[in-house]
Order: sequence, then C-alpha cells, then structure tokens
Amino acid sequence: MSGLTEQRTMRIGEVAELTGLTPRTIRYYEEIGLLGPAGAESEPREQGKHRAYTRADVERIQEIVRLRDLLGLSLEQLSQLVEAETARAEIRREIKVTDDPQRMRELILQAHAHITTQLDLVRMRVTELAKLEDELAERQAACLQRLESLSG
Amino acid sequence: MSGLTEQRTMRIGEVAELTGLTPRTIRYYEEIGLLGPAGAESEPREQGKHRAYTRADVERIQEIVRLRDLLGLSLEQLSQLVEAETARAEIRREIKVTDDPQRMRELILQAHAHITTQLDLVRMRVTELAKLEDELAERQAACLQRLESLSG
DNA sequence: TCGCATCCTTACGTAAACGTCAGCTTAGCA
DNA sequence: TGCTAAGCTGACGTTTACGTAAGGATGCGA
Repeated sequence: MSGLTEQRTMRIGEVAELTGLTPRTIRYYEEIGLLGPAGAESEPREQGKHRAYTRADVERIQEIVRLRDLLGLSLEQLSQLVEAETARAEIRREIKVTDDPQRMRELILQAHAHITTQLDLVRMRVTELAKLEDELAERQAACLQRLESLSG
Repeated sequence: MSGLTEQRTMRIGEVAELTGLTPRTIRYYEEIGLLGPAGAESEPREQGKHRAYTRADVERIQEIVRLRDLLGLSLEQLSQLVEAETARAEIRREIKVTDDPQRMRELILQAHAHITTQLDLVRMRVTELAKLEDELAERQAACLQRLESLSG
C-alpha cells in the first residue's frame, strides 16, 4: 500500500476508552445506523472479524456523542442530524477521486445545508438557555436583595 | 376563609393542556416525587379525590418542563435540581407566617444556593453549546470558501 | 338528585437505549 | 504453532419514562 496515509487502526475497546462509551454502545450505534459499518474506510469488514477504527472514526464518534449530550435528541433524530457528518465524510472521500467541479459543487452545497440545519438547532438551544440563564440570574439577585433588606 | 387569596383551582386535565403534558405524565411526576403531592397548598388531598392545582402549581410545572427540555437530565437528576423550586415555594409559604428574621435569612440563603446550582449548570451548557456553535459556523464558512475557490 | 364527563387507582404494556451472558472466533505474541 | 486477551454474534434482561386499559369514584350542572 502507499505508505503515506498509513493509518494506525484501533479496536473497539480502545475506541470505547477514548470516547467514554462502552463497546456495546458503539456496536449498538452501528446497529441502528448511527455510525455506519465500523471503519467506513477500506473494505466492509467480513462477518465475525474485529472492527477497525481510524482516528477520523474516533473523532466522528466524539462529535456525535457531543451532539447527543448537548442537544436532547433521540438517537433517531440524531441519526438524521448527523447525515451532515456522513455527507462530509463522503465528500472528503469523493474529493480525492473526482475532479468534476460540478459534482464538487453539489457535494459542498449538501454539506453546507446540513451544517446549517445543525447550526439552527444549536442556536435555538443557545437562545432558550440564555433566556433561562437571565431569569435565574434575576432570581438570584432578588434573593440577595431580600437579604440586604433584612439585615439593613 | 379569608377571601383575599381565593385561588381558582384546576383539575389535572386543564393543567395538562396548559403545560403540554398528559394527565398521566403529571401523575407520574408526582409518583416519583418530582412534583410533590398535587396541590402542595391546603390539606393533603384525600385518597381518591381529584387533584386540585393553582396557577402557581402550573407555573412550577412549566418551569420543570422547561428544565427537562433544555438540560438533558434524567427525571431523577431533575428532581434533585428542582429542590430549589421546592425550597422557594417553601419560603413563600413560610414568609407569610414567620417573622423571625433569622429563619428568613436561612431560607433565603438556601434558595440562593439552589439557584446558584441551577445557574452553574445552565452556564456550563451555554458555554459548551456556544463552542459548538462557533465550530459549526467555522465549518460552514469553510464550505463557502471552497465554493468560491471552485467558481473562481 | 341524577347524569355523565372527568378523574381516581391499579396494573400491565412498550419503546428507547443500552447491560449482560453464553458460546465461539480472531489476532497478537511467545 | 499454541495461548489467551479481547472481540464477535445472537439473545434475553433492565431501566426510564411514560401509554393504555379496566373498573370504580367524584363532582358539577340541569
């Protein structure tokens, strides 16, 4: 093989430690299609053989976990949301093989749309949380106010 | 009774509509102690009788739902978190009866602590989400960048 | 006081998101 | 080439957060 992109691959246990998930959870996410057949790169793993993950795979998983924890979505909703990542991975792969600028345009536009969707969702959350933060801060201030008027 | 604070009380169905929950969910939240014996005010409802809620109860429920939706906590974690609200309700009740300033101080300090806990949690979330937002925005910009360099 | 919509309790059902166990296979190393 | 830790594939178990259905009680208007 061309030794340039020689990726060290990890097995599921190591990935579990790096991501804070359990092996079972990782397999489950793959099972429901949230993660795509482990090692989206290379040939599609033969039955019974160990899963092999690259650093890129790990980062992808970490991204997904992050979205899972920060937005309160079901794994199914999350699946839809992370089509974006899938699309972006797709792009990175195709970018290396295609040189059709029209096709490139298409792929990039898709990725852009998906990212926009995610961004909208995140921004909504931030807005709502910020509002909540304000209200809580207000109440907190009110508490102090009352304390002063007591000891005053 | 003194007619001044004559509260109109609602039954569970109406509360459900107002909060977007189902009656079952409201009963469930009470069952696990997230909501306290419906109608925390007045006498503790006799077995089999209808639950009665005040506007204050409804607001409290709405607050809890909001926290549930915005932070991604389990109902048990949420229970712990909303001790604050419980404490504050407790305060409002006691404030009307006690005139011991020392006791007042105590109650207010408790409420303040609980609110602080909530606030910390919310702020952490906001921070993380804001970071995510930045990264997504960056990626989005990168997409546009590539588009330009294609058509350029 | 009667009627009936709404509520009550009890209990079993369920979907999502994994945990756990069994029996077997793979793969890195001595 | 043999050993063993780690992984694999079912398959069933579990917890959380409610849904649903049964059978009876409540309570408000006519």
